[in-house]
Amino acid sequence: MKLKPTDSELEVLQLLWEYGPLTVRSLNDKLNTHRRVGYTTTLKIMQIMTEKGLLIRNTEHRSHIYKPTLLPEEVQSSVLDHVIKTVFRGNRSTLILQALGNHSTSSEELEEIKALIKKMEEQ
Amino acid sequence: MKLKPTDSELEVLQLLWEYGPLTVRSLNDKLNTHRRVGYTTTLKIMQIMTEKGLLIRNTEHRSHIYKPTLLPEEVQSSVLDHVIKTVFRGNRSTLILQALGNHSTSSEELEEIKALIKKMEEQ
DNA sequence: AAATATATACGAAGCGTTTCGTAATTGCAA
DNA sequence: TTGCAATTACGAAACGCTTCGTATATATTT
Repeated sequence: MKLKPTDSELEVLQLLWEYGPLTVRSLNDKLNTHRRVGYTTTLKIMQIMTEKGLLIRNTEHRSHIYKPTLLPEEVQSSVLDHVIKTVFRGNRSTLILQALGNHSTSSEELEEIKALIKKMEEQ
Repeated sequence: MKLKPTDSELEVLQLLWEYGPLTVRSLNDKLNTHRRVGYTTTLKIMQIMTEKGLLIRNTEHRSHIYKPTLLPEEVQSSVLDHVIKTVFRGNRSTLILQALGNHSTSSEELEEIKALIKKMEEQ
Protein backbone atom coordinates (compact mmCIF):
# COMPACT_ATOMS: atom_id res chain seq x y z
CA MET A 1 0.00 0.00 0.00
CA LYS A 2 1.51 3.29 -1.11
CA LEU A 3 -0.01 6.17 0.81
CA LYS A 4 1.11 9.58 1.87
CA PRO A 5 -1.87 11.39 3.36
CA THR A 6 -1.51 15.10 3.94
CA ASP A 7 -1.74 16.51 7.44
CA SER A 8 -5.28 17.68 6.78
CA GLU A 9 -6.27 14.25 5.58
CA LEU A 10 -4.76 12.71 8.67
CA GLU A 11 -6.78 15.04 10.86
CA VAL A 12 -9.93 13.86 9.16
CA LEU A 13 -8.96 10.21 9.46
CA GLN A 14 -8.09 10.54 13.13
CA LEU A 15 -11.47 12.02 13.92
CA LEU A 16 -13.34 9.37 11.95
CA TRP A 17 -11.37 6.61 13.61
CA GLU A 18 -12.08 8.09 17.01
CA TYR A 19 -15.76 8.93 16.64
CA GLY A 20 -16.91 6.61 13.88
CA PRO A 21 -18.66 7.69 10.66
CA LEU A 22 -19.60 11.36 10.58
CA THR A 23 -21.22 13.97 8.38
CA VAL A 24 -19.16 16.84 7.07
CA ARG A 25 -20.98 19.11 9.48
CA SER A 26 -20.13 17.22 12.62
CA LEU A 27 -16.60 16.48 11.57
CA ASN A 28 -16.09 20.16 10.81
CA ASP A 29 -17.47 21.05 14.22
CA LYS A 30 -14.95 18.76 15.87
CA LEU A 31 -12.16 20.18 13.74
CA ASN A 32 -13.14 23.68 14.82
CA THR A 33 -12.61 22.89 18.48
CA HIS A 34 -8.92 22.82 17.60
CA ARG A 35 -8.49 25.27 14.75
CA ARG A 36 -10.65 27.44 12.52
CA VAL A 37 -11.70 25.81 9.26
CA GLY A 38 -14.53 26.72 6.94
CA TYR A 39 -17.28 24.23 6.29
CA THR A 40 -16.76 24.10 2.54
CA THR A 41 -13.06 23.60 3.06
CA THR A 42 -13.69 20.48 5.07
CA LEU A 43 -16.29 19.36 2.55
CA LYS A 44 -13.86 19.73 -0.31
CA ILE A 45 -11.12 17.82 1.46
CA MET A 46 -13.46 14.96 2.29
CA GLN A 47 -14.72 14.87 -1.28
CA ILE A 48 -11.18 14.64 -2.60
CA MET A 49 -10.36 11.95 -0.05
CA THR A 50 -13.37 10.05 -1.35
CA GLU A 51 -12.10 10.35 -4.92
CA LYS A 52 -8.76 9.01 -3.76
CA GLY A 53 -10.42 6.09 -2.05
CA LEU A 54 -9.42 7.15 1.45
CA LEU A 55 -13.06 7.54 2.46
CA ILE A 56 -16.36 6.09 1.39
CA ARG A 57 -19.66 7.82 1.94
CA ASN A 58 -23.26 6.87 2.33
CA THR A 59 -25.36 9.19 0.17
CA GLU A 60 -28.77 7.80 1.03
CA HIS A 61 -29.69 10.81 3.09
CA ARG A 62 -29.13 14.42 2.28
CA SER A 63 -26.22 14.67 4.68
CA HIS A 64 -23.69 12.18 3.46
CA ILE A 65 -21.98 10.04 6.04
CA TYR A 66 -18.28 9.45 5.61
CA LYS A 67 -16.05 6.70 6.93
CA PRO A 68 -12.45 5.65 6.31
CA THR A 69 -11.68 2.73 4.03
CA LEU A 70 -8.54 1.88 5.96
CA LEU A 71 -7.71 0.91 9.51
CA PRO A 72 -5.38 3.12 11.55
CA GLU A 73 -2.76 0.37 11.50
CA GLU A 74 -2.77 0.22 7.73
CA VAL A 75 -2.16 3.92 7.35
CA GLN A 76 0.36 3.97 10.18
CA SER A 77 2.34 1.15 8.68
CA SER A 78 2.30 2.74 5.25
CA VAL A 79 3.50 6.10 6.51
CA LEU A 80 6.11 4.41 8.66
CA ASP A 81 7.49 2.49 5.69
CA HIS A 82 7.78 5.71 3.75
CA VAL A 83 9.57 7.50 6.56
CA ILE A 84 11.95 4.60 7.03
CA LYS A 85 12.79 4.65 3.36
CA THR A 86 13.20 8.41 2.89
CA VAL A 87 14.49 9.58 6.26
CA PHE A 88 16.27 6.54 7.68
CA ARG A 89 17.83 5.16 4.50
CA GLY A 90 15.69 2.04 4.85
CA ASN A 91 17.09 1.26 8.26
CA ARG A 92 14.21 0.34 10.50
CA SER A 93 16.18 -0.23 13.65
CA THR A 94 17.69 3.22 13.48
CA LEU A 95 14.19 4.58 13.59
CA ILE A 96 13.35 2.44 16.58
CA LEU A 97 16.47 3.48 18.41
CA GLN A 98 15.72 7.12 17.65
CA ALA A 99 12.19 6.78 18.92
CA LEU A 100 13.39 4.99 22.02
CA GLY A 101 16.43 7.06 22.68
CA ASN A 102 15.55 10.64 22.16
CA HIS A 103 12.72 10.81 24.63
CA SER A 104 11.84 9.56 28.02
CA THR A 105 9.83 6.41 27.71
CA SER A 106 7.76 5.24 30.64
CA SER A 107 8.55 1.94 32.28
CA GLU A 108 5.19 0.53 31.22
CA GLU A 109 6.05 1.27 27.64
CA LEU A 110 9.42 -0.38 28.10
CA GLU A 111 7.76 -3.47 29.53
CA GLU A 112 5.38 -3.58 26.61
CA ILE A 113 8.25 -3.43 24.18
CA LYS A 114 10.25 -6.05 26.03
CA ALA A 115 7.27 -8.37 25.93
CA LEU A 116 6.96 -7.94 22.20
CA ILE A 117 10.64 -8.62 21.67
CA LYS A 118 10.36 -11.77 23.72
CA LYS A 119 7.43 -12.91 21.61
CA MET A 120 9.35 -12.23 18.42
CA GLU A 121 12.38 -14.13 19.65
CA GLU A 122 10.29 -17.17 20.46
CA GLN A 123 9.24 -17.53 16.91
CA MET B 1 12.88 22.28 15.59
CA LYS B 2 9.93 22.26 13.25
CA LEU B 3 10.81 20.72 9.92
CA LYS B 4 9.00 18.84 7.24
CA PRO B 5 11.38 18.36 4.33
CA THR B 6 9.91 17.18 1.06
CA ASP B 7 10.96 13.89 -0.43
CA SER B 8 13.18 15.69 -2.93
CA GLU B 9 14.82 17.65 -0.17
CA LEU B 10 15.45 14.45 1.76
CA GLU B 11 17.10 12.91 -1.27
CA VAL B 12 19.49 15.84 -1.41
CA LEU B 13 20.20 15.71 2.30
CA GLN B 14 20.85 11.97 2.24
CA LEU B 15 23.42 12.35 -0.53
CA LEU B 16 25.17 15.24 1.21
CA TRP B 17 25.29 13.34 4.48
CA GLU B 18 26.70 10.32 2.73
CA TYR B 19 29.27 11.95 0.48
CA GLY B 20 29.99 15.24 2.20
CA PRO B 21 29.71 18.71 0.63
CA LEU B 22 29.04 18.63 -3.11
CA THR B 23 28.50 20.88 -6.07
CA VAL B 24 25.15 20.89 -7.82
CA ARG B 25 26.78 19.08 -10.73
CA SER B 26 28.10 16.14 -8.74
CA LEU B 27 25.00 15.85 -6.60
CA ASN B 28 22.87 15.83 -9.72
CA ASP B 29 25.07 13.12 -11.19
CA LYS B 30 24.53 10.97 -8.13
CA LEU B 31 20.81 11.63 -8.23
CA ASN B 32 20.71 10.52 -11.84
CA THR B 33 22.08 7.10 -11.03
CA HIS B 34 18.69 6.49 -9.42
CA ARG B 35 16.24 8.58 -11.39
CA ARG B 36 16.28 11.09 -14.21
CA VAL B 37 16.44 14.72 -13.04
CA GLY B 38 17.48 17.81 -14.96
CA TYR B 39 20.43 19.83 -13.77
CA THR B 40 18.51 23.06 -13.33
CA THR B 41 15.85 21.21 -11.39
CA THR B 42 18.39 20.08 -8.86
CA LEU B 43 19.95 23.53 -8.82
CA LYS B 44 16.62 25.15 -8.07
CA ILE B 45 15.81 22.76 -5.27
CA MET B 46 19.17 23.30 -3.64
CA GLN B 47 18.80 27.07 -3.97
CA ILE B 48 15.42 26.95 -2.28
CA MET B 49 16.82 24.69 0.43
CA THR B 50 19.50 27.29 0.99
CA GLU B 51 16.88 30.03 1.33
CA LYS B 52 15.10 27.87 3.88
CA GLY B 53 18.29 27.35 5.82
CA LEU B 54 18.50 23.62 5.16
CA LEU B 55 21.77 24.05 3.30
CA ILE B 56 24.62 26.51 3.30
CA ARG B 57 26.91 27.05 0.38
CA ASN B 58 30.42 28.21 -0.22
CA THR B 59 30.41 30.67 -3.12
CA GLU B 60 34.10 31.41 -3.25
CA HIS B 61 34.57 29.46 -6.42
CA ARG B 62 32.40 29.48 -9.47
CA SER B 63 30.85 26.13 -8.63
CA HIS B 64 29.20 26.59 -5.29
CA ILE B 65 29.66 23.88 -2.74
CA TYR B 66 26.65 22.94 -0.66
CA LYS B 67 26.38 21.24 2.69
CA PRO B 68 23.55 20.56 5.15
CA THR B 69 23.11 22.75 8.19
CA LEU B 70 21.64 19.89 10.19
CA LEU B 71 22.77 16.46 11.28
CA PRO B 72 20.83 13.41 10.15
CA GLU B 73 19.70 12.79 13.72
CA GLU B 74 18.21 16.26 13.99
CA VAL B 75 16.13 15.85 10.87
CA GLN B 76 15.18 12.30 11.76
CA SER B 77 14.05 13.28 15.19
CA SER B 78 12.05 16.19 13.86
CA VAL B 79 10.28 14.12 11.22
CA LEU B 80 9.66 11.39 13.75
CA ASP B 81 8.06 13.81 16.17
CA HIS B 82 5.77 15.04 13.43
CA VAL B 83 4.73 11.53 12.43
CA ILE B 84 4.11 10.57 16.03
CA LYS B 85 1.88 13.59 16.46
CA THR B 86 -0.12 13.35 13.24
CA VAL B 87 -0.24 9.63 12.56
CA PHE B 88 0.03 8.07 16.01
CA ARG B 89 -1.98 10.56 18.01
CA GLY B 90 1.12 11.48 19.98
CA ASN B 91 1.67 7.93 21.13
CA ARG B 92 5.33 7.11 20.72
CA SER B 93 5.19 3.53 21.92
CA THR B 94 2.52 2.66 19.39
CA LEU B 95 4.94 3.73 16.71
CA ILE B 96 7.68 1.62 18.19
CA LEU B 97 5.44 -1.41 18.43
CA GLN B 98 4.33 -0.90 14.85
CA ALA B 99 7.89 -0.65 13.66
CA LEU B 100 8.85 -3.73 15.62
CA GLY B 101 5.80 -5.77 14.96
CA ASN B 102 4.91 -5.37 11.33
CA HIS B 103 8.17 -6.54 9.89
CA SER B 104 10.74 -9.17 10.45
CA THR B 105 13.51 -7.71 12.53
CA SER B 106 16.87 -9.41 12.56
CA SER B 107 18.19 -10.85 15.80
CA GLU B 108 21.08 -8.37 15.77
CA GLU B 109 18.61 -5.53 15.66
CA LEU B 110 16.67 -7.09 18.51
CA GLU B 111 19.83 -7.38 20.57
CA GLU B 112 20.66 -3.76 19.86
CA ILE B 113 17.25 -2.69 21.03
CA LYS B 114 17.37 -4.86 24.11
CA ALA B 115 20.69 -3.33 25.03
CA LEU B 116 19.28 0.15 24.72
CA ILE B 117 16.28 -0.72 26.86
CA LYS B 118 18.58 -2.12 29.51
CA LYS B 119 20.58 1.07 29.49
CA MET B 120 17.46 3.14 29.82
CA GLU B 121 16.18 1.08 32.72
CA GLU B 122 19.41 1.50 34.60
CA GLN B 123 19.01 5.23 34.71
C1' DA C 1 -46.83 26.37 -1.16
C1' DA C 2 -43.49 29.74 -0.27
C1' DA C 3 -39.74 31.07 2.41
C1' DT C 4 -35.91 29.74 4.94
C1' DA C 5 -32.23 26.91 6.31
C1' DT C 6 -28.88 23.42 5.23
C1' DA C 7 -26.25 20.41 2.17
C1' DT C 8 -23.60 19.41 -1.88
C1' DA C 9 -21.34 20.87 -6.17
C1' DC C 10 -18.50 23.77 -8.76
C1' DG C 11 -14.94 26.83 -9.81
C1' DA C 12 -11.23 29.64 -8.91
C1' DA C 13 -7.53 31.86 -6.33
C1' DG C 14 -3.29 31.46 -3.51
C1' DC C 15 0.58 28.91 -2.21
C1' DG C 16 4.46 25.72 -2.40
C1' DT C 17 6.95 22.11 -5.01
C1' DT C 18 8.89 20.32 -9.10
C1' DT C 19 10.24 20.87 -13.55
C1' DC C 20 12.56 23.05 -17.22
C1' DG C 21 13.80 26.64 -20.80
C1' DT C 22 16.35 30.58 -21.41
C1' DA C 23 19.24 34.41 -20.07
C1' DA C 24 23.19 36.12 -17.83
C1' DT C 25 27.63 35.27 -15.87
C1' DT C 26 32.09 33.33 -15.35
C1' DG C 27 36.15 30.64 -16.35
C1' DC C 28 39.06 28.39 -19.69
C1' DA C 29 41.02 27.41 -24.04
C1' DA C 30 42.15 28.25 -28.79
C1' DT D 1 41.11 38.25 -26.81
C1' DT D 2 37.66 36.05 -28.69
C1' DG D 3 34.80 32.11 -28.42
C1' DC D 4 33.22 28.00 -26.10
C1' DA D 5 31.76 25.46 -22.13
C1' DA D 6 29.93 25.32 -17.69
C1' DT D 7 27.50 27.56 -13.91
C1' DT D 8 24.17 30.37 -11.69
C1' DA D 9 20.02 33.19 -11.99
C1' DC D 10 15.50 34.01 -13.41
C1' DG D 11 10.95 33.15 -14.76
C1' DA D 12 7.17 30.51 -15.87
C1' DA D 13 4.32 26.40 -16.40
C1' DA D 14 2.16 22.34 -14.37
C1' DC D 15 0.47 20.05 -10.49
C1' DG D 16 -1.60 19.22 -5.96
C1' DC D 17 -3.41 21.04 -1.62
C1' DT D 18 -6.06 24.33 0.92
C1' DT D 19 -9.25 27.76 1.14
C1' DC D 20 -13.46 29.94 0.16
C1' DG D 21 -17.33 32.25 -2.52
C1' DT D 22 -21.17 31.27 -5.02
C1' DA D 23 -24.52 28.38 -7.25
C1' DT D 24 -27.55 24.61 -7.04
C1' DA D 25 -30.26 21.20 -4.83
C1' DT D 26 -32.92 19.47 -1.01
C1' DA D 27 -35.23 19.54 3.30
C1' DT D 28 -37.87 21.91 6.88
C1' DT D 29 -40.71 25.34 8.71
C1' DT D 30 -44.23 28.67 8.65
